[in-house]
Amino acid sequence: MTMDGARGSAPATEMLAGTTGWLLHETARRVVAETEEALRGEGLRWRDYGVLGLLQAAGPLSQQEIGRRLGVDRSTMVHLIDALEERGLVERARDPADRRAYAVRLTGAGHALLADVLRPVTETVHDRLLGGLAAEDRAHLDRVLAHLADQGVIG
Amino acid sequence: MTMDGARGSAPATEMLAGTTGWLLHETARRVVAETEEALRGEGLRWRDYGVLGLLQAAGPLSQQEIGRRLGVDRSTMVHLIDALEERGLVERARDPADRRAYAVRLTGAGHALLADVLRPVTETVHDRLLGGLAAEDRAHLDRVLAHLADQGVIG
DNA sequence: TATTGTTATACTCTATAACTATA
DNA sequence: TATAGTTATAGAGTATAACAATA
Repeated sequence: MTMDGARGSAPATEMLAGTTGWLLHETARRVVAETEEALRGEGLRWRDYGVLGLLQAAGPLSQQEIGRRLGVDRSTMVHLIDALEERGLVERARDPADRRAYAVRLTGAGHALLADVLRPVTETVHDRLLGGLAAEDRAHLDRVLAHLADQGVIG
Repeated sequence: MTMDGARGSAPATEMLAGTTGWLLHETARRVVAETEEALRGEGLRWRDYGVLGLLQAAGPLSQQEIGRRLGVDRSTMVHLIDALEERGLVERARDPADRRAYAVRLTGAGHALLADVLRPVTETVHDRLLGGLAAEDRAHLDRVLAHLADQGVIG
């Protein structure tokens, strides 16, 4: 499984730039950049997409819990949710079980935006960047990443 | 209109949070965070590691070329290279072919830091986060990511 | 006493634009 | 005229710390 065609003398697997983490990060950076470019007209950033996608996947969550899963401080979450609420994409309801916390949830408009805009845009970008993979390679990539998520690598 | 049954019952692969880009980004974010945590004592960030690893992989490059490959503006590169040069990890030499540009290259100390610190730390973090994968799955992941890099998905 | 959300503030990061020296 | 590097500056993004309401 030696990689050849390397620049310079060392094989690519020997180089830091060939490590899994490096490749993961650079690939993800490209996906994020192109997704944000495609969403620029909507005035949405990757982080907004993250909040909406998380709420769709997990159901209503407190601001702090959203921040914990996305790696964002609770003080930063305030502005993020403010903006999404002003646009009518999410709403704050007090959590009856703990009245200090909100249960932030998607509105109908939030669900519609995900289905009608974010998902198509995401698919287009994915196809452009990952279209060069064989179908079974792409499926395997998804399976491996999902497995890592199930294992808690994504928290 | 939108008939979303996403709440609660949809399989994970149907949800935005299950898309390839999302999983790539969250996985990479975790790897970056843990690598930076492990390198905190060295006073190095992921970006520094990126510059050093790139120079190791590609040989001497101009500041602008480093920035282009890492997605960083040339004005930002100045401070980044300044800091690495002050630490003796890289050095600026004028490119004889174009005396406007530098040929930034690793010093001996830079090579040593990569070999003695950055690579072991990277391997430890990778093993902790990706150790739950079957060996063939991890190899396949590397192969798929490297293929994307070869295709120019990573610029 | 601890925790959620909030606010004010300060800090970090980054890009933009103007300048220099080379091309 | 165009480009690599530099500099100053402004803007975005973020976290830290203190405060209010609730646990």
